[in-house]
Amino acid sequence: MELGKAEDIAQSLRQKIMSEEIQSGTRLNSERDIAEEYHTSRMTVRRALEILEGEGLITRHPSRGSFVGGTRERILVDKGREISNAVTASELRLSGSFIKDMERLGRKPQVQFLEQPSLVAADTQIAEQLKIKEGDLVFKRYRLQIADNLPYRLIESYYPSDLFGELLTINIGDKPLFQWLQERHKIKVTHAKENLIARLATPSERQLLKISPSAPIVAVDRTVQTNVNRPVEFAHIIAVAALYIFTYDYDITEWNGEKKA
Amino acid sequence: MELGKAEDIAQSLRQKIMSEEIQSGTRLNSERDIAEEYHTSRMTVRRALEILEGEGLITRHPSRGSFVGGTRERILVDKGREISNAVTASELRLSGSFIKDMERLGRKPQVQFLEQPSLVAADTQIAEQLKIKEGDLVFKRYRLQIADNLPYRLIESYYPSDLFGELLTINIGDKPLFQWLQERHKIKVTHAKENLIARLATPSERQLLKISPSAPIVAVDRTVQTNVNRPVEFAHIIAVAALYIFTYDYDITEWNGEKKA
DNA sequence: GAGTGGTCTAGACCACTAT
DNA sequence: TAGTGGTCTAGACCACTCC
Repeated sequence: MELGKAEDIAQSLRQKIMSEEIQSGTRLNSERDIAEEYHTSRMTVRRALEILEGEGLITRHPSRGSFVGGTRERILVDKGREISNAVTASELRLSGSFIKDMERLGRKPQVQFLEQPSLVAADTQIAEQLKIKEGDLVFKRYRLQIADNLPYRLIESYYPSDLFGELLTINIGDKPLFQWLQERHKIKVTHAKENLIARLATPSERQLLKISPSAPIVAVDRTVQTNVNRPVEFAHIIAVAALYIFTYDYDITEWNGEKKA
Repeated sequence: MELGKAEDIAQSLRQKIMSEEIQSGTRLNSERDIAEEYHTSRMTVRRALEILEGEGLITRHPSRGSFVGGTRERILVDKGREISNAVTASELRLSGSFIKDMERLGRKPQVQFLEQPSLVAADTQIAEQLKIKEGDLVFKRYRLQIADNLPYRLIESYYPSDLFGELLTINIGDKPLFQWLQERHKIKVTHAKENLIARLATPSERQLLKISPSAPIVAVDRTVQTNVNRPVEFAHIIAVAALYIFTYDYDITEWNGEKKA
């Protein structure tokens, strides 16, 4: 018992899943049954299942059971250049296209506004990112994106009010936000910068995304730049890690990491 | 008790940590003491501490205790363009510069080869990524990168043997691998593609990286392309999520996600 | 109403660290 | 040797789903 009982059970189940002895979509035996099968207590089995869930091999649902396979495929989110032959949801960089992308993937998308979009005063971080003064008004959207009744991610986004304030009163439908920006203000988005970290979710994130305490999330801070050298969006995104693959394609212009300090 | 006792305790401790009532670096009371303090069982306290650990607010050490604050700062890993005013470890895209970058950050770097570098037969995935035939020989390196005695990441990397095979017998020191490639074979690396997912670690990963079962990792698959339209590296990287921030900067050339199917 | 996962309890033994 | 976190046990109650 090198690694502990929970680990042993996880390994045993992992092998059965990998070898497709237990097929994808199948329900596992109940925690109580597995405990009996392995002559151990239920808490230990739960530990094993938590491990497999964290690895993305199984999904667990209260009152229903544990099932082999992720709830669904991870979504590809690509950045920068084209990516050819993959099912691609290029939506992370394209405000407003979550719905379209999900429909293209055959899912039932849904967007839930957790707050009424409104004008709020910029705090220190938002002011710094949007290059405005603290306290300046910004247009805020706070929403939850869902597909097939499964929460995918939380997006808290801020936009300069002089450019976007009128969105309080007009409705652009599902037209991409930045397409509207160009048509309305002749400003083009040119590039984006993202900082990405992975961690476990906080309680409020867990609650909104309906994930278990041991499920990791990916937190992305994004700023979007324009051809007039002015940021037009700062967004804080919390994505359910198990549902995403992030794809990046970037140029290498130098191999020498040295920089002037 | 809306969210459960463990959540309540985590919230209580979280607040004390955030408000600096408990200062960074301080040891928390023992799990048994906290259990008594909150009139609960030790398992519930452990659940609370697991939550805080996953969020990166505390660190736990067997036989020693739980301490406020992450082990160290997250490292910035940037991609693509320059990023100006940040402490930047641009090393992920630069084979061979982990040591230099860590030294620049004032850390004590160390690289541990888990296997002797060798020529192995390419499996299906490697062959596909490097655009060679299955069974062709590839140069394999499998190593663990450590800083200040703390494992940072595992790298399993493969290179075409016709270009890199001679590295079995010669030693290029700490010269970046791709700089050597250009000098030796006049081949320049031009861009890289990365797929990134976050999940919990598998047992073997946990063991090598010395992290707890609930600690998330970031798995990156990377292929490096060259000016002769030929991939020269395929790497599978497992990074301890708590130690990294990934930074990407990319152009937006279109806002329309539509593509020909 | 039977069965499920989510949570909690009050113990226990272990390997390891610090003194 | 006393104290720590890591692991495990054998129960328990709850809210919920499915039949």
